[in-house]
Amino acid sequence: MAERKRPKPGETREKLMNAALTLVGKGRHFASLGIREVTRQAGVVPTSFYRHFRNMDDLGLQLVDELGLVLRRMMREARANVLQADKLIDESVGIFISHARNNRSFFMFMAQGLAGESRAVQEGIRSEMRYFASELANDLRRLKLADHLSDADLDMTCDLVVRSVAFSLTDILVISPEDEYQEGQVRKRTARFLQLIFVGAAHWNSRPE
Amino acid sequence: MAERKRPKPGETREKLMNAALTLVGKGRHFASLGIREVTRQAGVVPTSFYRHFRNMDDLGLQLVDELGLVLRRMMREARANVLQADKLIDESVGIFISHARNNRSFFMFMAQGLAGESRAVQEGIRSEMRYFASELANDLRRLKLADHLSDADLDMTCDLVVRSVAFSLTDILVISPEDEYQEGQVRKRTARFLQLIFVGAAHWNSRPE
DNA sequence: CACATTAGTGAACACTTGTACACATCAGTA
DNA sequence: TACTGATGTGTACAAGTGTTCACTAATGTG
Repeated sequence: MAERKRPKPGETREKLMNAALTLVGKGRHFASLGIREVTRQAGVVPTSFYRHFRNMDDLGLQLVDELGLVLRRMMREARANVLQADKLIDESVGIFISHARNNRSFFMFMAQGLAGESRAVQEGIRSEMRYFASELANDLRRLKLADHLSDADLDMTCDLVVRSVAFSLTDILVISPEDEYQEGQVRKRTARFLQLIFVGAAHWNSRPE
Repeated sequence: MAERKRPKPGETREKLMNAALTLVGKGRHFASLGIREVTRQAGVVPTSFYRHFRNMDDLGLQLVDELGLVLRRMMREARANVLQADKLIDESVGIFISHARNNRSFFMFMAQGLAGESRAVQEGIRSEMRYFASELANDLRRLKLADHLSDADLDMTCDLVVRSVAFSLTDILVISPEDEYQEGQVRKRTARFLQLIFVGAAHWNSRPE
């Protein structure tokens, strides 16, 4: 009687992960979420939590995995849409920001996790960033856009690029999602950061200290 | 009888702030700390908390203020010790990293707060960073090290520098404090990031697209 | 000295929390 | 068809939570 008709498998699991994301999206910090709170938000009884996760850290880890998918999707879109090399930066930043807007909670979770409580989540996110940076380096190599740089220097450059963009998250996520003016400002500033870095990269070997 | 001899004023306040920092230093996230937990760590009865702080956010805000002092002290030391322009980056990064080592909990709090739960703390830390960046810009102007850059471009450059260094916090704070090798790696990488940025700044106007 | 203020204490409150247990339902398989 | 494992539910409990209250001792000021 109190039993509703059986949901498809994994549905509750997803509900729980979405619930955690929703709470994060509302401004809560992941580290301060409790099991009961999440299950409440998911509309599920507390005990169900343990059917899918050991504890909150475990849930966090699985969120990192999903975050990886989101990032890969973004990368794919960027590769498909960034055609002319001269618009590379602006387009990429645009795609990043629109993804951050459309997956606000996910990116909030990412920003939080970088200095979060769970070492494992922290490492997971850092690892995603490393992967992202190495893919970026590959793309630039393929496009012959950085032929004068050694592999190590190109890696470093891409690392710095990814970090700068990631830091912009803290800019985007504090402004309200509707504030298009501020969003434009962040977009412009981020793009200029990247331009500055690439100018540096372009002259790197000619003045390597 | 249960009353110990009266401590000097503000002592408990300090004990509470230190207790929070200690817990953060042990790996806890500030957002997950509770009033009782902090008072317990401070060796003080829970009610005492309210004599000094409204709630945990309030304590966080006051920690930001202290963080500001730490940063200013660091800045002063950097200004006093960085003599030759050619060693500017390496020396500054060194000073930063040694401060991060000696005030680990403080800098952990800073890294956490950037994407923390309290909007006010977040804004406080961002404001400290802006101040830091503007002071850096002033120093560079004074040293005539960036004469070819417009004020806005110099500000942007310093902003990027400060962000990059701040991001390095997440590198330093995950490695154990005794691991000197890894610390050296972070130091080297951070320094190269800054070099790359300054090379970019040096060639900025000559290729501003 | 008298007195208001400040900064500490302990007891009590109504909730919330994580977790354990026993039980119910469904899906797939032998 | 009967069994089994996975996934859901409800109840229960001990421990921990934020906050209020009334009380006490030391401090600074008139």
